[in-house]
Amino acid sequence: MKPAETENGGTVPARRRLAPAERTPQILAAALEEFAERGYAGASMAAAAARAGVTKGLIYHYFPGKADLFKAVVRSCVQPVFNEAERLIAAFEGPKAELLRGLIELAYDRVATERRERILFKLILAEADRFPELAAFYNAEVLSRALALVGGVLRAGAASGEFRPAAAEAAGLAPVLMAPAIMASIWQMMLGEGRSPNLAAMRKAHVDLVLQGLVQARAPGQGAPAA
Amino acid sequence: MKPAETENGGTVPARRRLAPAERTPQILAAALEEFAERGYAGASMAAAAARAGVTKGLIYHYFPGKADLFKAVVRSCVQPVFNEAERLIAAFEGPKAELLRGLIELAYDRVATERRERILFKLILAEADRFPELAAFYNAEVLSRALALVGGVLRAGAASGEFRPAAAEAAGLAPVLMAPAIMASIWQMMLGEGRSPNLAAMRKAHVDLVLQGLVQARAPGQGAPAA
Amino acid sequence: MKPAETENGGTVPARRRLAPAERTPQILAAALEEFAERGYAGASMAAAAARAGVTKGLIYHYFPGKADLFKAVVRSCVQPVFNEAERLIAAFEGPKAELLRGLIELAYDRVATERRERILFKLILAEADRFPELAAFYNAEVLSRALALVGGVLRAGAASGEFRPAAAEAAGLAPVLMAPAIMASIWQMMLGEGRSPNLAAMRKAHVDLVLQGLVQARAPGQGAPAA
Amino acid sequence: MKPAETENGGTVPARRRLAPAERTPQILAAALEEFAERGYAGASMAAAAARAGVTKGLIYHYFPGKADLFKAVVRSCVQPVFNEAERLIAAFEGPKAELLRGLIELAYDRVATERRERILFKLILAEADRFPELAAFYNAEVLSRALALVGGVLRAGAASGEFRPAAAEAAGLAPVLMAPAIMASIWQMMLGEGRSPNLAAMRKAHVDLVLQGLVQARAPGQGAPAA
DNA sequence: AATGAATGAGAATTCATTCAT
DNA sequence: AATGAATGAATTCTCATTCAT
Repeated sequence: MKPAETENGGTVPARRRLAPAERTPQILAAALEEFAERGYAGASMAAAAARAGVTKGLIYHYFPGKADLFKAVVRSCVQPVFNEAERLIAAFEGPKAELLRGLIELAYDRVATERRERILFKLILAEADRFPELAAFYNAEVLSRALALVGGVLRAGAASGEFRPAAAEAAGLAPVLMAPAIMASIWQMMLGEGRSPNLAAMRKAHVDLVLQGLVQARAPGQGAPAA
Repeated sequence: MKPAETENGGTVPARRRLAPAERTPQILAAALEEFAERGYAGASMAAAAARAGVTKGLIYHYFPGKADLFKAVVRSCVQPVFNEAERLIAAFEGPKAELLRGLIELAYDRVATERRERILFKLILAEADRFPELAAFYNAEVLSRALALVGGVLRAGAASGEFRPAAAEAAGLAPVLMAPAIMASIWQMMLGEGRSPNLAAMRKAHVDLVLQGLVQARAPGQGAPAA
Repeated sequence: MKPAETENGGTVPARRRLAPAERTPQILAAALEEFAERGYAGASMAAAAARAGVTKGLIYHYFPGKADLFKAVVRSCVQPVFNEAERLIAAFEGPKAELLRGLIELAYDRVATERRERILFKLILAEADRFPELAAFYNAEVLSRALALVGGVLRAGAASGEFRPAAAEAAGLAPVLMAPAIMASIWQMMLGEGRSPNLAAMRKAHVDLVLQGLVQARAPGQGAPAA
Repeated sequence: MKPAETENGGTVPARRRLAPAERTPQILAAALEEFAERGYAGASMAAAAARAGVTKGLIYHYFPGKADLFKAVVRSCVQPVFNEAERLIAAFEGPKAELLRGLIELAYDRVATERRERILFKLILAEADRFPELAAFYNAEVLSRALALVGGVLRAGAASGEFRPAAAEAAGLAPVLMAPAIMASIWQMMLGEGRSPNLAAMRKAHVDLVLQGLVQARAPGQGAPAA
């Protein structure tokens, strides 16, 4: 029953001793799956342990309790994602409109592919009441950073004359620009890929609207470039 | 043994026997509060009963189980909300741009005031996996109707030459237009009024962006009206 | 498996619905046994439930938790015992020396017969740190009352000239008089009947010592009455 | 991986390798604290280890298990105490009444100062059921020796004519004489210093009672010596 | 219609103990 | 000698659900 031979003759991996540096991400990944599927209250420590291929006891060896595990999961998931995004943006050079379009398209692409992030966002939203620290964390580490980035692009574009001057003033513009991509993600989660508003169509319309609405009409006919 | 005559001769108010037509909404309202505060898995039937001032047993007298109660709560809550919005829109006459602006502003106003709807949305989102019917229901009763309305306005505006022709074609435009108002609502839930992106600023920037991006530039100087 | 027929053809009592007035003492009695045998920390709610022939859940229906159950057990056990003792003493008439002897002998007799009280005392002692309220309760409801009674007898005896005047003054005399009987009880618990100091011998020596030490030597040769 | 060289070149003190002769008392002392505070069942090996500044694993290196650790603790604590007491008594010379008074006062003094012994006694009492060997140990190593000592003094006093002849016969007298001091200790534990019967008063009354009750009335008026 | 006694299947968490390192 | 990763069983407590009253 322990390292026991299974029917296929294979050997069960047999709970090996592992360095914490290996075990920790293993547990975090398993816990993410569990939380994502069942929500915080619905998730069970036993199930998370089983997913990780360890026992409940070991989870408590690594994390003081369910709440801490949850926070650790969120942190471990959000941070690298965002760091990456920030790096990409910092490296960009070229016209601001192009950058803005690039950002929007990047957001939609992530939504289309990264199931993890969608789920995480849902979790944070759903549990924000019970974990105010989580909401604060999201605000500081995700939303504020994103708004700052977009806001910076807007101001830069306004300063260079590319965007209408209003772009720089409107404090509310950055969240308005980001919102459709996030909503696209949420609808995908709620309704599934088939039933939610079409991702590609939204992306195209979004880029189109934004560039039309922001870019200074220097000369007539300067349309928005196709996506 | 409990109700009836106490020693002092007074009558204990005691949970009155009530007609189902009175009891049901009482229970549903209490259950909404409970689900909203704790989520589906976190909610307890006993707590919902206590909020309603009845006992667990009675809830099972009215609803077969927790899942059914949840569905009933959601259904009972969504319907009236949308009917109202639809009526307002149908009655509108005037330029399409004005109508569109009115719709956007209406959405933001609802967000600012209607706690119920925010909660509902969060619940459906969080539990969509476990209650696919609920998501479908939301899609049919809320999202699709909203998209159809906005889409209609867009097509009408394009047909009348008020909006750029692209407005009519882009299937993705309607959701893009609605998204910021919904996200504003979500942020409010997650972060609280103080920390989330400013509602009024978003509304103004949103209207501004949309009108700038959509309205056909017939003559120079036709800017977006202030909110 | 529910009201199921056992092999002997008998019917398992099948958990009947009982009035709280019947169930409560049932549970308290079972819990007393469990706590007595295992101590507070060692006792298990499941075991207590099993002893009572009910499920864990029901215990939580009646008591909020382990600590509350424990307190309820102690309270339910100590109160009636002491009331009884107090009544007996109040009714006594005759020479104080006789009363004192009677009290001492009563104490030893209780020790010999009342397993409950021994256990209770041990429990309170062992858990006094964790349940200060329990210690306070013991102090108020048991020790103080007992000391007051004995002290009253001593003062009365001193006033009537039966006892040496010192008897009335010494605040410490009452506890000294009571202590041997209590210790006899404790030793019985710890060591079992066979190995602990002989109860009858202690009783005799105790009475002898006390009467010799207290009674005013009116005339030479007035020895202590035999036990 | 942990001890050795840190970046600053300093050496982390790190749990030194210690000779068993040094480690053992360290662990025993820590375990005593833990058992004293939490009782046997409530005590945790991990906590005991932490108190000793070592890890669980090491405790199992020194003791086979929790029960053995407990016994070792008790033994290590009781033995020296008692040896000391025995030595003191053996060295005494003078009138038996004086010796008896000295013993009684010694007992009360210990009670006032030695927290350890009180706790130990409580532990043995509380766990006697689960560790019959412990009770046997207490009986052999503590109670019997104490009774023998006191009994010896009583017989010697009776033989010399100092005490009433009954003192030598009564097998129950020795425990009766010891009991109040022990109870004083117990009450102190249960109720705290402030609320329990006054120690000094008990001591005085105890000595007074015993000497009055035991010492042969050679001539009328021979009162008890003051404490 | 309404109560609340009773159940049973988990839930999180703790902990003595083992053992690879 | 010493650590701490890992286990597994037990423990307290919760809760949806049933049903006698």
